[in-house]
Amino acid sequence: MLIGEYSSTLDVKGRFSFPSKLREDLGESFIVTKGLDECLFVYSIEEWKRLEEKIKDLPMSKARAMQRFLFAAAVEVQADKQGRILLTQRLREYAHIDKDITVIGASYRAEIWNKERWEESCNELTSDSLSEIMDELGF
Amino acid sequence: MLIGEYSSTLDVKGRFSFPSKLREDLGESFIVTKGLDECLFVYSIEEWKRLEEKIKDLPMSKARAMQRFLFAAAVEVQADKQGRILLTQRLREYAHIDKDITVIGASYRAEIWNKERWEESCNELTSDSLSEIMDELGF
DNA sequence: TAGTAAAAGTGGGAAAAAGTGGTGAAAGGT
DNA sequence: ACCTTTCACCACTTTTTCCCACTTTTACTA
Repeated sequence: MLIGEYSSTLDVKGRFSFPSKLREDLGESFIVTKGLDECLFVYSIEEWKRLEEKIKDLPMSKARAMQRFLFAAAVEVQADKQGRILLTQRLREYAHIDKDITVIGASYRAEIWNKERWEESCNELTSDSLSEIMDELGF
Repeated sequence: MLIGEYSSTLDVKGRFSFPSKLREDLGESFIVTKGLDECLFVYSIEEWKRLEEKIKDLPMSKARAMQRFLFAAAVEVQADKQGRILLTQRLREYAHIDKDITVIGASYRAEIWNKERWEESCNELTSDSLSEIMDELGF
C-alpha cells in the first residue's frame, strides 16, 4: 500500500531521490508514465501488468486511446544505489517538473508532481466536499 | 473501543508519548492522517484497511482529488519502546501542533488535537445543539 | 494513609539509514 | 580517435531511528 507525501528537488543533473518508503513497496525497478492532471503515475511491475490486462479487456475503441497514452509514455526506471532516479525530458516536461517535486502515495500507485501544482490541487479541495465524502465513507 | 481524553506535550525532538490505553487498542503500529476540523485521525491498521477499500472504490472521475488527499496524508507510525511517536512536520503543521497536545478516543478512531483548539471546540458545543442531536438519536 | 512496586513518561546519546555532491567510467555521436 | 553526454558508484553530511537510563506517576497493599 502506497501512502504518504514526500518532497524532493532535482539536482543539477536532473536526478532526484525517490522516497525510500515508496521504493520499498514498488520494488527494485518500476514504471513511470504520464498520468491524469499533468502528473506522472508510478506503478510497480506487478501492478503495471495488472493494468495491461484490464486495458486489454476494454472495447477496442476505448482501449486504443488508453494504450497510446499510457504505453507510449511509459518508461521503466531503476533507482541508483543512492535511491535516486532520472526521468526523461519528455516526462519532466509533461509534468512541469523543473525543481521542487512532491511524490505521493495513492494506494496502488504513486504520483510525481510539480510541488506548486500539487499544493494548488490540494487547496482546491473544500472542507465541505471533504466532509461530505468522509460521511459517505463512514470515516 | 477507543475512549478517553489524554494530554501530552511535544519534546525537543518533536516526539510525544501516545496514551498507553489507546495503544493497547490500536496495536503495535497505526495510521495517522489529516482529519476534519484540523485535527489528526488515528486508525488501527485493520480499520484503515476497511477505509482503504472504500476509498479505492470511489468513482475515479469524481474522487481523484479526494483519493489523493486521503492517501497522501496518511502515515504509518510505530511507537518506540517508550510509547512515543514522531509525527511528520507536515502533519504537525496541519493540526497546529506545537507544544501541548490532547489525544482523545472517538469510538473506532482516535484524534490528535492542539490542546487549545480542542478546548475551544468543546466550548463551541452548546447543550442545545447536543440535545437536538440526541433527540434525533432517540436518546 | 503511607509505603512499595510496577508502569508510564522524559531526556539524551549512539547507531543506522537516507540524502547530496562530486568524480570517474562507459556509451554514443561526430 | 576524440569529444560530449549519460550513467553508476564512492565518500561525506544530514536526518531519522532506536535504545538506555533516569524520573514521575499510578495502583495496590499493609
